[in-house]
Amino acid sequence: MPQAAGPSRSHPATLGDVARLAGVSIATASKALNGRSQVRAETRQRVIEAAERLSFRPNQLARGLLAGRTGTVGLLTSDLEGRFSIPILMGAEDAFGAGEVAVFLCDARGDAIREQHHVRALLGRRVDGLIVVGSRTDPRPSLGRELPVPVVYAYAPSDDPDDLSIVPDNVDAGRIAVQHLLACGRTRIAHITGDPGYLAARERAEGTRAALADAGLALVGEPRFGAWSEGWGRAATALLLDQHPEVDAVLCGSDQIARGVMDVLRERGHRVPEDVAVMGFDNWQVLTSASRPPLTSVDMNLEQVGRAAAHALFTAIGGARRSGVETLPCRVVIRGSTAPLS
Amino acid sequence: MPQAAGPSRSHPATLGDVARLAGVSIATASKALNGRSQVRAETRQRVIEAAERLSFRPNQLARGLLAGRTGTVGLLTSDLEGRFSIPILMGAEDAFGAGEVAVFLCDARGDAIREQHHVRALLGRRVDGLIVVGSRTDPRPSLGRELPVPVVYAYAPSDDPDDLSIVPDNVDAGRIAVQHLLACGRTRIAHITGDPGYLAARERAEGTRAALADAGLALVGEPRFGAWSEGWGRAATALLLDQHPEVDAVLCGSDQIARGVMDVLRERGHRVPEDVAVMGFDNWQVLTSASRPPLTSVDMNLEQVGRAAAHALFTAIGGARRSGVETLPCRVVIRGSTAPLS
DNA sequence: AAATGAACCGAAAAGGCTTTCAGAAAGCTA
DNA sequence: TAGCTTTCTGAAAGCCTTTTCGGTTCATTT
Repeated sequence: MPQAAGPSRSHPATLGDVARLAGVSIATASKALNGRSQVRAETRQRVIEAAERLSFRPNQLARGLLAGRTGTVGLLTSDLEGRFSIPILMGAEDAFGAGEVAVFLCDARGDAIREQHHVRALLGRRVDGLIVVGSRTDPRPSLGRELPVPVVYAYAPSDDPDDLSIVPDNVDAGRIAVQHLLACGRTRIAHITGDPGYLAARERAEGTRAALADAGLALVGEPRFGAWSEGWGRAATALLLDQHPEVDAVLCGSDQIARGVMDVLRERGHRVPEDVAVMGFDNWQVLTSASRPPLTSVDMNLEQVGRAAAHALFTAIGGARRSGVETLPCRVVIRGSTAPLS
Repeated sequence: MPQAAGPSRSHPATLGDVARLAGVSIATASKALNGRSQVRAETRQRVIEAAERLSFRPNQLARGLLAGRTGTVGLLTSDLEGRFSIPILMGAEDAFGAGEVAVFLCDARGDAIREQHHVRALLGRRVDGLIVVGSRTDPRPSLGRELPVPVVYAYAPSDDPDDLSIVPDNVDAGRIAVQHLLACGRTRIAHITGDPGYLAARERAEGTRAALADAGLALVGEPRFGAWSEGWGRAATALLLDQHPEVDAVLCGSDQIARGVMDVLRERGHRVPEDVAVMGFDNWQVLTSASRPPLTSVDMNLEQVGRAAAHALFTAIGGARRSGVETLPCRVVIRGSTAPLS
């Protein structure tokens, strides 16, 4: 017995196959499957059943060729390993995924040549738009204005103000962190943060200072810039305690730094949060929940950044182009490492 | 002055535009650009220059429609946040990226319905193949045999032995970990590991036991299953030290657990690695390098798993289908937390 | 019974590319 | 000069779908 024309035969079913099986023309089959109104209900049913039998799915290539839009977007990241790209990527996938859009993922590994190569490949595939995700918040070179499709930059803004960039508001992040510590009754606040070459470090410090100034206060000592590591957190804390034993809160530039800070505080006999409150940035689950006590941290709302970028791209594809850098607010996630002074 | 027909005009250039500008037919233009031999060198040059001027890139949709293959693959992950998907994804992107293949990324969020939806969408886009990436090593439901394109499962194997799965060898991982500890002269080795519901935990424990048996030894106590967390590492270590103070090495089921183990060891006055050696699994950079001392860990070679999966998919697209579960070896990355007994 | 209108259906073109095949041009031999 | 090969070039078909528009069928009206 010859095998019935099933889903697994060499070539997937085409609309022509469906039409033949249903005994109608290709045009009618198309209309039936697409809900056009010029088909008798009974005929439509026959076509639908035929399509079902052949597990027919319309070839999106052909459809895209005709329609001029493909329902695909390119997602260009520079740093997949980094923990910043992923939530953004998820947010974007989320925002698109509900509809009929598919995402091409490309990782340029921080290499401009490779990035250029990927852009060309994506344009060849006729993506409807591009999202460019950076791994740090410092501005990055624009892809240029000559691209035939809209581009949205996420996390790392473009250096061309004519492009649209969606980034978390790091200044505000520093501000709300301090406001939380102030609300806990802390007034002698130190700031230990990361590499001053990172805009994120400088902006968070700026927000910190501004919020303190608003309250008529100042930092305990200067902001201590260093590296984004636990080791730096430990070293800086040792110095801090020697110079300013009166400190009652440490705002850390990242969760990793905070982790190191807390370790040294505990070892030196300071209780967290009773004697010293500690906060971090990024709300990196694996660090915040494993530390003792769990770490209060500022969440940068990266998934929301991704969703916003995807949404902006959508509207840009629809024709409504925006430009400039748009910032999104962050939020404080309160855990055990901060509490009101008793 | 009217704007020259540049790259940024409304519709991207087509082969027809190039041909017209070069003063040849569409067919000749195609042959010239694709290196076919039936074109005079001078003509070819003219065409290439015209294509350059218009920044023409061949429409991959049209090309794919004609060729029957699109040069795209779908990457279906169940858990983007997880740190296992990403290296695999990078390895796959790497293996493909060199050539002309683009990757569609889909995250099913562990939802079978959503997964099915994504598979259908990908097939509609006529991907040439699929890679399915799991977030744990336990077998997962097969997508079925009726798919019109080859499928390779990575990290989490399919439950259908007729599918091809590429996974790290967790039994061997346990084995080489113990061999390293034995080489360091340790003989009183304990094993603190994660959730026994995870195959990875059971397999690593199995390899551990086997390697010890080969050396005529046994674990100190039973393997201690619990959770994949620092908290469990701390709790289990406290118990362990009470019951078996003679222990000279702790093999931990994950780097997180190891981190907790080391904290308690230090607090209880045991030196690492002089008194007790500590090892983890996964080689998760942020944990291994931040701990004191830096943590020796077993790297699961996930990027290699990704590359192997991509490579297998490639050959399967070429027609050479394999099946069964193929395991890849892991490797020990030695850092400060293990050293020979002095 | 003839005419009108509505409801359906199908032929054909379009979209951009590759490939085949036949024809044109040029170079060579006898 | 006629006949042959060699080298290029271009017309056209095909990939799969959607959409337009003209044609067919059938029920209804006069």
